[in-house]
Amino acid sequence: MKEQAGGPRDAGERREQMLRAALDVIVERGYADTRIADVAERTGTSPALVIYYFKTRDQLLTEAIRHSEDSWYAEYLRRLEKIPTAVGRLTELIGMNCLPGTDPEPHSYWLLWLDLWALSPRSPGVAAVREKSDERWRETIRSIVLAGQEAGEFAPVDADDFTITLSALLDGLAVQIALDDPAVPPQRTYDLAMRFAAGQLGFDWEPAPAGRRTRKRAS
Amino acid sequence: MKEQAGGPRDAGERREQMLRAALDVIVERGYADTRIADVAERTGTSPALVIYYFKTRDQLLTEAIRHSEDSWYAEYLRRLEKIPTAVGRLTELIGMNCLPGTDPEPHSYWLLWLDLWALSPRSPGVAAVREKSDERWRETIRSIVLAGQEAGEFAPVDADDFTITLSALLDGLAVQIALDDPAVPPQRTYDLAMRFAAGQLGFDWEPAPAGRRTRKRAS
Amino acid sequence: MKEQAGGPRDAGERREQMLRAALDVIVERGYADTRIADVAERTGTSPALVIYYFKTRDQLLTEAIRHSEDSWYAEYLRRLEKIPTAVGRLTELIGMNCLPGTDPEPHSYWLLWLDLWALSPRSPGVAAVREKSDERWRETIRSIVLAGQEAGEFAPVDADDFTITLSALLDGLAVQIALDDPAVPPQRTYDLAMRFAAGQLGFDWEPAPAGRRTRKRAS
Amino acid sequence: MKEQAGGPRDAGERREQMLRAALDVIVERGYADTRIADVAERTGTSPALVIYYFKTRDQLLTEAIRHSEDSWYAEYLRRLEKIPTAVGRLTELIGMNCLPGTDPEPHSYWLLWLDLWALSPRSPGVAAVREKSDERWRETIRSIVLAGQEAGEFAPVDADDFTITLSALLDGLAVQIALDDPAVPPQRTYDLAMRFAAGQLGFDWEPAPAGRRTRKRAS
DNA sequence: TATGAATGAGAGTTCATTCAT
DNA sequence: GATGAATGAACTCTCATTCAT
Repeated sequence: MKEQAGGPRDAGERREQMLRAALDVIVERGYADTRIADVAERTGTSPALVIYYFKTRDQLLTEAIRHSEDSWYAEYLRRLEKIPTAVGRLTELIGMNCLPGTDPEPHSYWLLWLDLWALSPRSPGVAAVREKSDERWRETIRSIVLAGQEAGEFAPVDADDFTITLSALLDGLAVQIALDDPAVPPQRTYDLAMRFAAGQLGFDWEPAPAGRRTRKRAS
Repeated sequence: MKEQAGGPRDAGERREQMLRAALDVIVERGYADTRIADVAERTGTSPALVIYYFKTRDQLLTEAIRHSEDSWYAEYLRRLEKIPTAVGRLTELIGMNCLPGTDPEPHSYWLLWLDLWALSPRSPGVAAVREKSDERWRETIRSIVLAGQEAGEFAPVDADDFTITLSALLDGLAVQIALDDPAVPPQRTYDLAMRFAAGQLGFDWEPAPAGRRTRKRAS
Repeated sequence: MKEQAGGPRDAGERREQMLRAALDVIVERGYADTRIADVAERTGTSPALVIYYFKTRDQLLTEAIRHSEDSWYAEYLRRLEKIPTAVGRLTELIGMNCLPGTDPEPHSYWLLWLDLWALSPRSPGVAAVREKSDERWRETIRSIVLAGQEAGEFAPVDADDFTITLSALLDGLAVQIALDDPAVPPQRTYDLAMRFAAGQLGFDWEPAPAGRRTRKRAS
Repeated sequence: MKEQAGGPRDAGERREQMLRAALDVIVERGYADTRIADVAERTGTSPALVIYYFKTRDQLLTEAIRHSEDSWYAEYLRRLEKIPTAVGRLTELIGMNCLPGTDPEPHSYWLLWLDLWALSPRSPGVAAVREKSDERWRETIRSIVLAGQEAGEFAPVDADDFTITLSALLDGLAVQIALDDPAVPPQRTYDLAMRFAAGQLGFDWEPAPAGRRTRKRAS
């Protein structure tokens, strides 16, 4: 009847709450410097309880990363499915990766990925998440390309080559986004990725004039 | 008078030796798991001596990274300056980034970069190294492009756009190289980067037929 | 009305079940490493319930030990009372201590005693169990001796001295049994104890020829 | 020049000091309840230093036990070698095991052994110490017996049987000594062991009259 | 009776760093 | 310059026990 101040008494909620807290801390302090005590503090509980739910620090953090990836990808699909044209879907995809306006923001999202990459070589669990996610991404791009080609929106380039190239390009631009490189602001990454895609696939695209650039426009 | 077997008596040498050792450990175990004791062990000395030379762990590791970057870039320039054409230089640059045959190997080199990226947001020292190095890279590419355009080897595309796009693409492909992604082997990253460059700058390039691909051939 | 599959509904049974489980764990992992969670797991319940029944870990374990001692001694008496001669009873007593074929096996039983001894100096509860049990034992032996002397089966040695010596000897041999000392296998402990008893009390006894040694034979 | 208050600066001494401290704590609180912090406190240092010398708690404790056994056995030999007759040596051996007057006292010594026995089944390190020590003991007894038989001091009983029986008897009596069993005080254990030995080996021995019993007499 | 959730109080280790020599 | 000894400050994880339901 009454909701106690202490937080959720429900196991599922508690887990979620902890996963989210863990993710926030990872983004803020980096994986290596994320302590169980941080997560406990943010959820208003004790380190022992965190361990009670996740057994080890590694499991907690790996699961947090997996959880984040999965929910982001779900959000991703939700947006794409409303868009009828392949050009629109590809534009949205690039926009989500580069421009502010998604939750979590690309900046935070990619910050997490920097950790993911750095962790992968030594953590099989993390590596698995990355591999799966990477594959999922590429498949998403490839299917947009194939659909666009079928619909006559795109030129008949090699879909695999394009896919790998575009996703590598987005990864590379993501580094600049995550690190706030002043030489390559988000809008620029968006424009360059779009120019590349438009050039390769042969669809029309013009950068929005400065001062008018918003996310809405992009889609 | 007598040269002891144990190692360098010269302070500069000692530092170098430690920096190299630190770098090896970082590549093997990752920055976060690199301990002063590891470096001491590899140099056959004591942790106390390592601290004596570098004052703190962070300074040691940051300096190691800086040192690595600098010497790699120097090796880089050494190779480029022998090559007369812009096409040749760009090809060499891409080759060094993607294909085996350099010391250190791109695989190791990029593994270090993954750590660098992940560290940058929270370590000003590391961030500075990265920023400087990134800028240096872009300047290198841009100057090749401008020289090539002047010499008529390259089409008159926007040099800045091309530079940022190519370096992002190389960064993105580097992730696959560092993580040994089976879907994107080194040769493939090289081919895709070359195809992109050739396409944009309008020079001729054909992927070497399978079985004949070597680093020498590439240049 | 309906008997659930999960376990006993009766409080007494639950306690018994837990005591037995606790005992098994003590024998397997040793007293110090026996956790409430182990006992809970083996009884298919929760640690909280175990505490509910026994209040503290110490009480549970002490009671388990006492329970084991009591039921073993009961089994002991049950066997002895069927045996008419003092020689027979003493032989059975030594056999039960040394040779396989009782439940629990001497090996396990003595393993528990090693813990009991080690615990006694610091745990009054355990010490009490041990003291009582020790006394009970000696009384048992002494009464066999006295009966045997009265019946003319045994020589008129000092019953107290013999009792203490034999029970010490059995304890010492028990260490070898519990620890599986290859130099002193169970049959050997039995033979030595029997030889000692026969020698002191002056009754006839010959070790069974090798290959024919069984528990039944022994008595 | 000046000896600091903090304790030994010498590595070997520190180790010894810690081993002795560890042993004291084991005897006082039992192996299971001996914490690194206890040893650190008694040596006036920090837990970290204890780990610095012994790597793990288990290594510290196992080594402490081994160290104790070895030095006790050495003291043992030192005493025996001065005694010309086999009877004298056997008497001394039994005396050392049963009667006060040795350092450490039998009471403490056997307390340690209770832990050793209880630990053996689950700790290979401890088991090894016990096995070696047990063997050493038996060998000692056996050689006394053989020498005594050769010299005509002892009856020609089976040396192996006697050895195993006597050492088991001493172990069993040791339990009473360690646990301060009021029914079996040290002098009684001594008398019973001596009576057994004298009876089996056929040498003269009479218990000292009460009130005159001292260790000196015994030898 | 039964339990899942929660926690406090450690325990053992690790490790960068200091310091006397 | 070089090092072994020493430590403080964390950090992860364990576990008996409590409590609300």
